[in-house]
Amino acid sequence: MTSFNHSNGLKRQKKLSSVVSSEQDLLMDNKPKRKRISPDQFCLLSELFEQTDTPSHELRERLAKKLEMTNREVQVWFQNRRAKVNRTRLQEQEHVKKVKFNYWSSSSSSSSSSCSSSPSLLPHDLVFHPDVTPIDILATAAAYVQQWDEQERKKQVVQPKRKSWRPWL
Amino acid sequence: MTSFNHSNGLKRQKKLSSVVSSEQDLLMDNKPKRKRISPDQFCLLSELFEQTDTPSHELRERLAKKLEMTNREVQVWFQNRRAKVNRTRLQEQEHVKKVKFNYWSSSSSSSSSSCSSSPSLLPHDLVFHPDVTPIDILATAAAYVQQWDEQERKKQVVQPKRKSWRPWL
DNA sequence: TTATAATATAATACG
DNA sequence: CGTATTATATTATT
Repeated sequence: MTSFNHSNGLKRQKKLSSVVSSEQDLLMDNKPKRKRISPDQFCLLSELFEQTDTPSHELRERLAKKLEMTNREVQVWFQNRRAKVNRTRLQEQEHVKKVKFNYWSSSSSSSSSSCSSSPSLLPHDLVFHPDVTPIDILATAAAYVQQWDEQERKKQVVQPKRKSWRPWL
Repeated sequence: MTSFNHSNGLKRQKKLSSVVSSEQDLLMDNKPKRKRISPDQFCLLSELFEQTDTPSHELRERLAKKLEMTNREVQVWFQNRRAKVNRTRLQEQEHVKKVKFNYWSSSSSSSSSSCSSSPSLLPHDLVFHPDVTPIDILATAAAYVQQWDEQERKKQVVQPKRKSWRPWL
């Protein structure tokens, strides 16, 4: 049971000091506390996130200026948001897999050595499991569609200088 | 305090290869996820980093073998470490500058055009600011010393064939 | 407790 | 190689 502190000297301790603030602010790492974004900021960030989950530096700058945030803060927000999306997506995938395993099974492994005699893209060797329900099928299909959609969107949105999708000014 | 169980769920998908393993392998993207170095590896890497932040290819090879890591992994580790050091140094420099500007001011701009008539190395034209405190002076001095120390260390350790600082074999 | 802002680090891409 | 950025992991605050 090897326990190991990977974070080297993180110094964000709680320091409820008094209101006195002089040059001490410059010297001691006085808590920046934790900042919570406002609903307005959240809205704009979310809207942008729907367009692209990895905004360019310039776009981040503009957004930061609009929201009165640091560029870094915007960046962190997007990072955390992406992480969240990935997390939930993985969860859904696992769920899908579980459903799939529960209700479908392959009747025969396709022989990979033979040069595909039938180039069918659909898995014909799947057999229907008696316990599957319509809602399960729909859930599986929906998950796949979402997955595909995200991949496609990520591919095509590579910051291709698209004309401003939103009239910032 | 902040401990970390290193044997966490690394998504090591063990190949409990049952009889059925066909399409699911194609669908679940088994990414190697991310590898975290062990404390032992961290220790050795850090020790070496103190000697030289840019180990030669050969040295990297040996270290990699010792640590059971890829040469590439060791290389990346050193790159990231160097980046971190540089980042920290820049931050400290900025901080030092800030403090300096806040508490010291030059009484007269030294005429850079004149060939130094007095070769004094100390800035005599600095005036003491009334708000400066001993701790501020110490902080500034410490930052400068550290800065200088790092630069010196980096200069003198240029892979000068020093006798093996560690008996690798 | 959960949600999330912030930090740390392994890895990747570009010049 | 250095720099910037991303994904992942973890910490800490609310």
